[in-house]
Amino acid sequence: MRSLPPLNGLRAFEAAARHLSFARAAGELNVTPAAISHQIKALEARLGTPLFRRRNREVLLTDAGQALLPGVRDGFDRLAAAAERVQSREAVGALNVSVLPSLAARWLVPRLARFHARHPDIDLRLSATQNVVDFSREDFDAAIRHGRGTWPGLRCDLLLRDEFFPVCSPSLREGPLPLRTPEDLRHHVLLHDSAREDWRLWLAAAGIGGIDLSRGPSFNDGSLLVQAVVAGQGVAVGRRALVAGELAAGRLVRPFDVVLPVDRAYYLVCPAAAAERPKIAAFRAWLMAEAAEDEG
Amino acid sequence: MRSLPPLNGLRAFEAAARHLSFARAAGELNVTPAAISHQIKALEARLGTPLFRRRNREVLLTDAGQALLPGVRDGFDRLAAAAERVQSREAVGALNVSVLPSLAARWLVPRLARFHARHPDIDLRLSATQNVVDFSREDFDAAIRHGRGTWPGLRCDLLLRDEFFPVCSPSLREGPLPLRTPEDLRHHVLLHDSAREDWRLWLAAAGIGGIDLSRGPSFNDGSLLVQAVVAGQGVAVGRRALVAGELAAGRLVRPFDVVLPVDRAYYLVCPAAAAERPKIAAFRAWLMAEAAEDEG
DNA sequence: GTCATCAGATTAGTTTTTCTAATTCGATCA
DNA sequence: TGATCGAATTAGAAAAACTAATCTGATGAC
Repeated sequence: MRSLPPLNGLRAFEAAARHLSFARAAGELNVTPAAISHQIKALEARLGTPLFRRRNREVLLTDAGQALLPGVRDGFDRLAAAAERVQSREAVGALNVSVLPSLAARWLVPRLARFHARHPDIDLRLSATQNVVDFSREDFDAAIRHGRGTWPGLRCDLLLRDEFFPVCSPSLREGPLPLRTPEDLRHHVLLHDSAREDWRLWLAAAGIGGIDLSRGPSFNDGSLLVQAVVAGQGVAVGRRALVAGELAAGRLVRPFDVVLPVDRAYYLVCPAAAAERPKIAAFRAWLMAEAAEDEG
Repeated sequence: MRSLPPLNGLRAFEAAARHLSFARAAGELNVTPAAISHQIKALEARLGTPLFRRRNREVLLTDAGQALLPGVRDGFDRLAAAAERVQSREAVGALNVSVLPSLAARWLVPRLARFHARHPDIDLRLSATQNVVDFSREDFDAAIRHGRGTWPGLRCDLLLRDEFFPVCSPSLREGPLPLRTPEDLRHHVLLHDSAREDWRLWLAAAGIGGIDLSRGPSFNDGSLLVQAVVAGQGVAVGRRALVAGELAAGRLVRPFDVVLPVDRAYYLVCPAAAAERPKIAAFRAWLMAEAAEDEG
């Protein structure tokens, strides 16, 4: 266990030694010359030897001051460099991001190659989990969350607006029991999310009644649900972000136009204090661009 | 102008990182764990990134903390080493001492070879001047002063008690006008110090009157006075310390036994805070030993 | 020589920072 | 299940740092 001298005294000493003037040192540190005088006096008392010769219109370093200065400078340089390194940690190395598994599988992972092409030095590490990360307890740099963008202490950037609409495979729509109107849903298997609320909400928005909502399997993961729909196992209410890719590829179609808007959305979040770290800023910029392209 | 992170926060961080425990870090720094928690939180806010992962019964360093630690350690090591170097500056190098010219010439300089033999690494630099040095304004480590040993803020060690008695050359005493009793002084030249008080005081102590004190030259430097006496130019009231060497060598003799005691003495003084610096302590120890030998 | 000026010291009082005490929280362990 | 442990949090207390005002002593202009 090392015994350190008074650190703020050393800072005052270093500035005064550099300027050979208490007044200029005070200017640099945004305090009054009296404060510098106090600090240096205390440091001298602690070290047991004068560090400055006080002449009338100038101060000079004593031998002891001369001896102290290089080491102090050196020490401060290293502290500043270490802090600097951490503060704007170079835009390289690991970037830990927590993502909802459904969005990861359906939206983010397919785009990762593009991110890597753009930022080959950033080693993006995705953790796909339903848990809401606590940045103060877990070592994550950022997360993609679904919600209203009202998380205190976090910087939240809207990525993808959300909306729901029914989707099914083309073969289902054009098959022996075609889907032309919502009433046709009676003849089809309804696939649900784990809350089994999606169909009820959409049917209410569409103004349709008399459909039995108790039928059909449910999936605890949005990605699995989409997979089931693509496989032609039924009709589901899809989240735009999760089905956009399959719609574009023609593996899914929208049998009806009615859309259920929701006030929740996907947000990129990170601790407010860390928002401008280069790696995080780079990831955010890329993500926002991808999302804009996706929605536009 | 470098921008330093909060230094006390870094100190708390370093201790906590070393112990991987806020509580133990608090113990080391003699504060409560809450103080450590505060400091580190502030540092994290400043650096814009968490440094610790708070688990339930332990804290772990984040990547950022891992990255910060070595540099901080390194910086502190250098600061501590620099302070350490100055604090107990090695017993080598320059030692600046201010001495009264008379004592320097008659007492100290003849002994310097012995000091150098004992402490070859200490480069003793004597400044012989009548000025009373102000340690806060001049770069002196120590001084030998004549007085009562009551200088505030200074460590004072009694070196040589002082007393006055007449001295003359052997040839003068044994010459055509011998010096047997104080009355014989009438036939001799009296040599004075610059205050011209020495003879008056001694004659009063000896209970002698009727001697003309206006006669004879005066010297502003005790050493010159002794030189004049050795040269047989008259009789002087000598300071014990300044004539002891000449007496021992037989170049001076004491015609009378009466001694005028004085309450002043020679003291070694230095700033109280610097009293135990190795170089100064070494010089003091040697000086005290020489003085004891001289008096004993 | 006298006076204004300058840089720092000093003192006392204020502000800011830092710390503590008390309580809470969440997880582990008996 | 309850006890315990380590850290977080809060409000308030203690300590450190700072400021404002004044003083000092040398310098340089006039």
